[in-house]
Amino acid sequence: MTETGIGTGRSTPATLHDVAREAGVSLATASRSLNGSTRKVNDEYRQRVLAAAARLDYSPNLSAQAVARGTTTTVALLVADIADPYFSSIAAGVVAEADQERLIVTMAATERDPERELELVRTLRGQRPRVMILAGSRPTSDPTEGALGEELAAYERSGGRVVLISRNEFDFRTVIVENTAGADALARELVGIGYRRFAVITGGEGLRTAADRVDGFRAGLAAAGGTLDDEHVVRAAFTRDGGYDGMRQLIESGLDGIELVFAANDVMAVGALSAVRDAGLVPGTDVAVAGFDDIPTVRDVTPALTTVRVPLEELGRRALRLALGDESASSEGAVRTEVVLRASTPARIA
Amino acid sequence: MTETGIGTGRSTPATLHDVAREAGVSLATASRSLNGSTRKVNDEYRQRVLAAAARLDYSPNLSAQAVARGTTTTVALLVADIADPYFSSIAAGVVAEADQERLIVTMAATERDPERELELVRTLRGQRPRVMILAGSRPTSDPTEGALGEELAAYERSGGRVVLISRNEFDFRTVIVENTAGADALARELVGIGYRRFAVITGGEGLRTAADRVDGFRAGLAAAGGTLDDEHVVRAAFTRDGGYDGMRQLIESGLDGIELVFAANDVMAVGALSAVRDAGLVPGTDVAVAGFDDIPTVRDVTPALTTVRVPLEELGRRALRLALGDESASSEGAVRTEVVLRASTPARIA
DNA sequence: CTGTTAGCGCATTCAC
DNA sequence: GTGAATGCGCTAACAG
Repeated sequence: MTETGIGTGRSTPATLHDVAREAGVSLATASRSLNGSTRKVNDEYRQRVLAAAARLDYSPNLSAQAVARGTTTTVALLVADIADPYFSSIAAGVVAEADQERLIVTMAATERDPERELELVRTLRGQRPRVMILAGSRPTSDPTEGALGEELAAYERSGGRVVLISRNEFDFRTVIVENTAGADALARELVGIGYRRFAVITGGEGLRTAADRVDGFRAGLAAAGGTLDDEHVVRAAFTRDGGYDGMRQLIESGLDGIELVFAANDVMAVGALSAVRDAGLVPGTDVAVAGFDDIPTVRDVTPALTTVRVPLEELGRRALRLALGDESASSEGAVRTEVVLRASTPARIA
Repeated sequence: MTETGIGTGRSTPATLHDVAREAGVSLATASRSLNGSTRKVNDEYRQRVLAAAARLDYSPNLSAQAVARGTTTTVALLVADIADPYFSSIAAGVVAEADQERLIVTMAATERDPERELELVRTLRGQRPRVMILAGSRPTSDPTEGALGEELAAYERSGGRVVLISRNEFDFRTVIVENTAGADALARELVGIGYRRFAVITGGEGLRTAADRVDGFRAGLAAAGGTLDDEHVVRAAFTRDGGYDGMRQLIESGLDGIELVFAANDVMAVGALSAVRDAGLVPGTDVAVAGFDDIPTVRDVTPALTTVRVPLEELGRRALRLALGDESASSEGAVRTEVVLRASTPARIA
């Protein structure tokens, strides 16, 4: 078929120079035909160049373009854990939006390690990405926090745009999620359908997102008339297994009249559900469970999980739009959340 | 704090040139101190350069390095859907391994569209990635298949390495998963615990992975003595909703004595489980369900899902190692799978 | 060891 | 419109 005459052995990719020669035009003309702002080059030449490029299977070297132009088409995305549905949904949103803008996204995982996060930001900066999106909060008072802030600030000073998703440690553009208000609303609704005595499973010390959700939940309870004793707030890893462990702790200490356990996110809640079951109890009946996020799988667990819906993929899309200066994205305010009552919290006959 | 003296306004990132000047050495020396193969530069100078770099908050421009070196540190990863746990687990593996090798991974989603996949491969080639990993099979006889093959071949000719994960359309390095053998083993075990009449929910026409699994399942059944009528093989989208729909179809046509439904992957199986429940039946009791992959969530659904375990994250890691020429990765052969019997397929008293 | 110089692939000024 | 020349940030010979 279309052989380039280069033979079948190893070779180097065709360069713009090759294309120009093949088309019998200058480098500049080739460049303009292939990329330069439209309508500047004779259509005759243009066609010749296009044909030559196709014949040579030319693919523009993005790195070279970046160097010459002084700007890239890259978006860097930092998440805690790619396999976590919360983050993978966000990532899917970022990638989808980036694709529309013909941007390429590079992805890295911090594995919830603040030092690692800082390290990654430094590395990723080398790419000179147009945008840097960070999702997943870190402990509020981590020693490296200042350094991260400096690093991000420096990045912005050099023309980059950083966007945070649901974290409020710094003063950068942020896709704000109604964590507090959402949890508050959830608490009220739960009290409304008859629950009174609550427990909470939350993330590690100082995790902002978790803290906000717990605070909101507490506020809602206070307003509506539910009770949450301090000894019924257990800390655990912000993961499925953390949720499992947290629930097991609660159960081992006798449950103590607790009617409903609120886990600060869905993956934890799902783990909690399994812990209930493994303890020989019936989730929803013996103890109700609620989560936060509405990740895809919560529809398929049994009982289906009551949660606060967060449009995860939209978070990712919004983050990128915000970075790109889309006015509508910034004027939309916080991302709305919505309480979704399901079978894991059946109405209680008070 | 450490101000660079550049002021607070917008500025351009410090260049190696700046660092050299600041340190009072030549460009070459600066380059060598910061990157060049170790032990070549006077430690005195080296320190000066390092200090200057820190002071200027220097970050090497990866694009420029790529152009100068003629090689990048990029890995391109192509998956069907980032939010799908199957792919996000694989991605997590690729990213983890890449990180160890100090490689950066760029990610894109084909959304199961062959044309889109081809388009993405073309775009990604512009990055001159060292490696290109494609996961998620496409229909066996898609019109663009030839073009994709050509494109990938051209990429390899120019020095790149392509690795396929669990797809066997082409003749590139591949991380082979025991799809057929795994399903075969599953079928035998299922017959072994008393099941006889089966149904299957599989993916769209010609999806290789799905086809292999179904073939294997059929073979196992044939060998062990189970029955699978052709009208009990239903096709659906290779997604959670596809699984749901497939199961609903089966139920609507009366189930017809079917004791167990095998879904070609776990996300479908999970959807199927929900369909059973929504139809007012009890999964595991009224009809058993089994899947394939062992994605994280199947432990948390009820009943827990019987499946064939595939080390998803390891798939991703292996793919990268294979691309990088790791001998052990290529000599390990196909990735082993393992049948995991759980509550969704309780033993039947024959 | 260190500095000078010539590219790497491409965009873009500047003359023609 | 088109081409020649310059430069982007960096590496890698090449001489000292």
